[in-house]
Amino acid sequence: MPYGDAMNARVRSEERRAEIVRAALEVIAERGYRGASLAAVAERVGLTQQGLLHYFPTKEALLVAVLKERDQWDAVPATRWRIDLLASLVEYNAMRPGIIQTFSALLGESVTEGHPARGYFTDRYRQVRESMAAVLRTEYGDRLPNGLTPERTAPLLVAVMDGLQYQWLLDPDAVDMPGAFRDFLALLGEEA
Amino acid sequence: MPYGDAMNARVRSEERRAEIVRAALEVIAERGYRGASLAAVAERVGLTQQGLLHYFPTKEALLVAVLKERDQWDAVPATRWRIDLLASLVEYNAMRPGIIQTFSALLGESVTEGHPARGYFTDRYRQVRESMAAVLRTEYGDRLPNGLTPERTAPLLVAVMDGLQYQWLLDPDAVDMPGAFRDFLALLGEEA
DNA sequence: AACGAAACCTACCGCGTTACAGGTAACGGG
DNA sequence: CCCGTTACCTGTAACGCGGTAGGTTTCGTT
Repeated sequence: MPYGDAMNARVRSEERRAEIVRAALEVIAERGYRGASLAAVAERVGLTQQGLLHYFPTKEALLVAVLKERDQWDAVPATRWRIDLLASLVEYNAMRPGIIQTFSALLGESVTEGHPARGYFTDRYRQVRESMAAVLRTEYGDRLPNGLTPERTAPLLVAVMDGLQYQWLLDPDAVDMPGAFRDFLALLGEEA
Repeated sequence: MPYGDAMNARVRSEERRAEIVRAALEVIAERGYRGASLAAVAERVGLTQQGLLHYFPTKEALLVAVLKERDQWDAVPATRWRIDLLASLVEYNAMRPGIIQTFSALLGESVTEGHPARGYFTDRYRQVRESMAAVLRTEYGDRLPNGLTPERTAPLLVAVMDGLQYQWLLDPDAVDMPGAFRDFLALLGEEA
């Protein structure tokens, strides 16, 4: 079983799948998961709905692929984050409304009964809180204002990021997301 | 035009409408607005879908009624809020997951294109930010930590409330929503 | 050149959705 | 007692949805 050109087909298939996932991200941003139709995603990559089902046998399978992509996306810098990089991330996000909108819509839907992304988000947030607590500890040690521990502060940090995103998506001109986030970080920088 | 019993019919009708709105709140909490079918709402109040349309001519009209109810709901204490009442509100919310879930799901959906609740939330958040800024000013004056102004702090306050709600809805056991919110308030209480 | 698999497409099914049309029974006011 | 309004219901139109079945073309391998 030679590899040489057998890979070509595989690579092309993988590229097509990635293309589809990208389109799905867009459509979900515009309509949410429930509102996103396979046909709309398919059209965006020049396929019929049934053609799309050749790559992802069900709508849920496509969603799983979307979520997996997301994991991969920020798994890279997850190794060692620092507070200032976090601020940069928010700034970066402010230039990519699409991605934010996708996952804000998804997060909102996920609190709904029987939503296929619910488990994903539950796990993810638990993980993110832990990760943020670690970041806070390496940055500030246990010397956070008001006797707060990193573990108790982490949910706040995450909440601020998410909450600001919603306000910003609804009214970008009224909310300076990166600025507000820096304000919050400054609040944590204060010595008790 | 005598009022006496003419009111009876009107009252009964109004009660029915309120009943329907209540059912709609539930169904939206469970499935979101897009996922909520008129038939499901109707069934919950013992009507057919067409019977429901007698009270609300379109699905969107029903949503508008739901949002109006919400406005009325917290318009009462909006006259004069204080920080400690805010903490109590969060505590109260923690005992009513249903309502929170309804509006968290709705907020998530609303960032989506052409969602009928988008305008509502945009206006509302602008208003809430103003209101919160006023609360912060009466509580702390302009003496917030780190030279923050009430206007710059308000978005953070709102973001924390919303963000905590999502984390809490996804994993109630892992997140102490009222406690975390108090932590945040304590952060603001620190003198610069 | 032949073959087998991958990459699509057409056709179709069954269901759920909002909304419209029109009918009917109850009920309250004159 | 009549009559108009209110409060529903049945029937149905029109459409979009996810998913299945099965065929056909394309293409790399042998």
